[in-house]
Amino acid sequence: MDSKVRVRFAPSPTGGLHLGGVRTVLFNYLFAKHHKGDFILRIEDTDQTRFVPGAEQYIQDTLAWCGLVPDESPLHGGPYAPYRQSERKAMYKEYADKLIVQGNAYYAFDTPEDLDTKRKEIPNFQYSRAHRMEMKNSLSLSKEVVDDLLKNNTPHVIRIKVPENEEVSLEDVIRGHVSFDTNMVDDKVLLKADGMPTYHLAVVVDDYLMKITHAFRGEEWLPSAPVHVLLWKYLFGLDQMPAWAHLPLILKPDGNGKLSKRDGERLGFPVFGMDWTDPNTNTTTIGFKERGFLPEAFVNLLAMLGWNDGTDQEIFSLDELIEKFSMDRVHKGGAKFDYEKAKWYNGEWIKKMDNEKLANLVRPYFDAAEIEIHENNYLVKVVGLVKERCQLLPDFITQASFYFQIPKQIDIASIAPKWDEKKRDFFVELAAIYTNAMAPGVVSAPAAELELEFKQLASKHDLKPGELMLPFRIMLVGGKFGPGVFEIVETIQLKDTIARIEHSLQLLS
RNA sequence: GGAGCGUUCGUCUAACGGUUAGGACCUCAGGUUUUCAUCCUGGUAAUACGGGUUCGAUUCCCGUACGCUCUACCA
Repeated sequence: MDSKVRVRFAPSPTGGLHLGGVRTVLFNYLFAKHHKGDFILRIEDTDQTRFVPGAEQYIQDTLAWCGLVPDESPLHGGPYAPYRQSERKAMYKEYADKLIVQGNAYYAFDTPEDLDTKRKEIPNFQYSRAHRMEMKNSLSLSKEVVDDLLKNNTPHVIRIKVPENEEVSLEDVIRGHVSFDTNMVDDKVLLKADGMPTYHLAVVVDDYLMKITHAFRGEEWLPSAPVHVLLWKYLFGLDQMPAWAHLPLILKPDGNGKLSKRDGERLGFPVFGMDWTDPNTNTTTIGFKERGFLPEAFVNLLAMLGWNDGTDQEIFSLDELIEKFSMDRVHKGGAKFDYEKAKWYNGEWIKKMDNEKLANLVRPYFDAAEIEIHENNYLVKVVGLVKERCQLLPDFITQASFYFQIPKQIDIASIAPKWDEKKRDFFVELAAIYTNAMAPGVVSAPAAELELEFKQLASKHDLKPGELMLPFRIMLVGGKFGPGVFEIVETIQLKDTIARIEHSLQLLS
């Protein structure tokens, strides 16, 4: 009775995978893994005009980055292969024919132009019981004419014949009972003139063939759900139909409407999981990965867009999500995407992450900025020192580059106004003390010691430490930021400290 | 236009019909940090509207408003 849970994500390979898509994957994945079931990736590439090379690979890469690896997919294979609908083309015809024989579908010979003019002619035109008899199809034409048309290979489609005066309904896991009046549903095309199925036929046939037990998808599919329910009823029986859940949409942060790639560009945040380069235009759209998000954070923040576990907890690992996820705690309403909160999640995950792991992730950013890292241990240490002030991975460049090189920019303007000979003397002597301190085997000193020494020297010069700290900080890091001054000295060591003091002294003269 | 779905602080959200309507992000004010960030304390801020049902509605029902999605031989 209770067969193994099997869910699928079925994108069409037309471009980058956007936030909403990744979240749909995530909810599918969490549900499947929570129930110890299978997560299947199926590529819906039945529209040959929209096929984009590389998009399928991109989808797999994005899922891999997120850690949401399918159990079955075009890449991994599986017992229900092939997982690309274009490669399953022959299967769909059989079911379309079955519907024809049953009388639940019919041939339609209208050309796209016919339909166009009809739509212009009649306001609110629907290819349905209201107008189907005015069209060119096997319902309105005589059998002889139809046979003839078919024999001559006249281009045609197969449409579902939606019944009259019926109520079609489904129990949505998130929304409860949803029902439709069949008089308002139109006769959707099932099989296109090129022999490919449309989504409507393909989704039903494949979900059946692949033994899908739960079908989750975006809310935008709800209006076409009655067609799918009808198809299930005609082809396989309602008792075979998977449970449905229509996920709420992710909305743009400002105003209303579904979040789009354009919104990200307009507002300056990523929308795709990873960088996507459109092979036609050769333009790249930035992804969360490249913007410096951790996959853990990305998954976490996506999960919280429309779901919560009923407690105040907001930080969840993937394993925790798997353990706690349930589809009936998913919200009905759409969620506006908040980039500020997204960054907060990432900051939390950066703070949580092991320094060594973090260093490995940060390293490429330093390489790209051409900041040389001689020793990995040193990087690990520095990452631990500054990570609480970073929200995105590239923040480590601005927050930590001074640990590796003399700051390129030094905010002399913040020192100069209150600079005088007394202070100069102080720093000259400080540098001298550090120089003397250096000896074979002695390259640095503990922060506490350095601080004490600094304060003693200040009082000797009759200066308050307070008016010396900021100049010192700026000499070392270039600006008003960073960890404690003496911790920095301890880390970058005496030699570099001296060099930076002397460098700034020059700039100030 | 039609159909379907939705509506709690600015945002994400909690509240098996009974809470001073809770938390988080943002923001503001303090404190810690002789910088910045972290961290801590506190503040501002919400049940779209109107009717019911009920001793009692954020919660259930109806209507209105508003919003969204769909309305392709796209998914």
